[in-house]
Amino acid sequence: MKTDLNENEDLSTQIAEAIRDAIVEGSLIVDQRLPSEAELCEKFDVGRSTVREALKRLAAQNLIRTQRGASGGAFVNRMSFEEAYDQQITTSTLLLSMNRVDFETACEARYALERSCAPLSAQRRTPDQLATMRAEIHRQSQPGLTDEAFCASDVAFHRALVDGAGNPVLSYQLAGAVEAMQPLMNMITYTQRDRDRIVGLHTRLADAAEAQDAEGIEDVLEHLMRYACQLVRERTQKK
Amino acid sequence: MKTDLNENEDLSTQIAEAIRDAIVEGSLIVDQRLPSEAELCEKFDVGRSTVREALKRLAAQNLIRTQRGASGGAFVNRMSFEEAYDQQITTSTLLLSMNRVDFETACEARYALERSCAPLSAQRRTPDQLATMRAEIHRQSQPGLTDEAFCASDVAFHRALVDGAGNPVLSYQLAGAVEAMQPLMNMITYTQRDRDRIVGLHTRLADAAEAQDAEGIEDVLEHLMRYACQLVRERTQKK
DNA sequence: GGCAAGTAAATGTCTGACAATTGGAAAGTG
DNA sequence: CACTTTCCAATTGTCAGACATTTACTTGCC
Repeated sequence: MKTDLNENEDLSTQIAEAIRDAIVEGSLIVDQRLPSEAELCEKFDVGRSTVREALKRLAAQNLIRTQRGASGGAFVNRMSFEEAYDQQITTSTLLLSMNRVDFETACEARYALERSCAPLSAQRRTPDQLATMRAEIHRQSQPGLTDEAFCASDVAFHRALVDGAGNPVLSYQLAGAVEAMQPLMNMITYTQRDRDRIVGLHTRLADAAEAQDAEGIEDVLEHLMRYACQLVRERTQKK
Repeated sequence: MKTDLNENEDLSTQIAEAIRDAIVEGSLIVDQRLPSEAELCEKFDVGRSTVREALKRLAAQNLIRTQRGASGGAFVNRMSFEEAYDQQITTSTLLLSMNRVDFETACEARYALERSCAPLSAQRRTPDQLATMRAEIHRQSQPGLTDEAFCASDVAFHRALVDGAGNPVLSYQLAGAVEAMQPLMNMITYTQRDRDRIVGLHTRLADAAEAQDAEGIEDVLEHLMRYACQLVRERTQKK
């Protein structure tokens, strides 16, 4: 680990980078204990608060975790899919909302990405995942559902489709993308007619998945994307 | 912004979460100045070091940036594609390397994702992007190239293909996925024969993109994935 | 052997101090 | 008035020391 700091960046930034590099590069391995704060102070020749700020930076990125007490300290954290997933959602959500990404661009990206799981999902989807899809369709058809609940069910439905690919890496990437677009989708107000149409498309999706028809899945996904874009275009023109 | 802290988590964690929620939820908008550290101390009724650790956590996630001096302070940061991209690469890379994700799973996910840009790239790729692809192919054919340089060129090539879709959101997601798998790909030692084969497939990819042949792109991508998996299978069996 | 108290190590938090940076106000100058 | 220089105040960056809290381990007693 590099211990010489000279640039004009913050000390805590430089220290955090040095430790992060050591983790990424592999010289600090999972569950290994970092030197104690006092030792790091000596090693980098800085005060304790500076070291602590560096460690908090790393903790915020899920790179380390800390334990108090004797034989406590900072440990290299095994990045879990759950943690990575949460991080990606926060990042992607802010990226979209802060950069005025227009709905069509986001929608296009989302469905392009989701489409990538079609062949695998058609091949591998389990009865369990099919059941989840059917259950969400049923929920979406219930009258009196709030728009928010409808969108949440929509996400759950698509997530089941994505998980059908049976590839955790793909699920992680896609679920992040789908979830991040949720705030954008939430802006839409769905009429009963819109919902009926969407439920119909979802049913066709589930049917295609059940029949292991990859092309059918891709086909319906494209319809869904076009319909969502059309809805937004209509609504924004009215205003 | 919530200012009451009672749970048994770290104070700095709770404060960071409160501020993060305010940003995500939109009650703190881009470029808005947060209260000064002293004001935050009063608001949350904690010491300055605690507030600073919370702010460092947020800075590590690119949620805020800080400026020194009069009229300085912490400001809500506009998440840039560049920052989000770097973050995703670090996260995904560690996720893969720390969880013993086997090569085939990662490879399958990567090519499934990349495939999603095929129709758009076929339609929209610019002459510029085609030129980049050809240039990288040329570089890959040069003798005496290190494995590392070969892989780097491989990434640049695929990135040009992805950017061809002309959708920044898609580029962000896909480029992150492609780059994160790079360390796994780097473990392979490529023989001259391997390289010739890959260069051949890349040439077919560029040809298909030039001819705006989406199915051709998807077809070659699948070949590439199978070839990479086969290579890894061979190499690991030998050992 | 088992339980209780004590101890040491480590992180979490607070306080006060000073350094460094920066924008703007005040003062001086032509 | 316009311009420059000087000074000041606000703010973050860093340090040192103290105490609180948590936790594993040791020690001593029964």
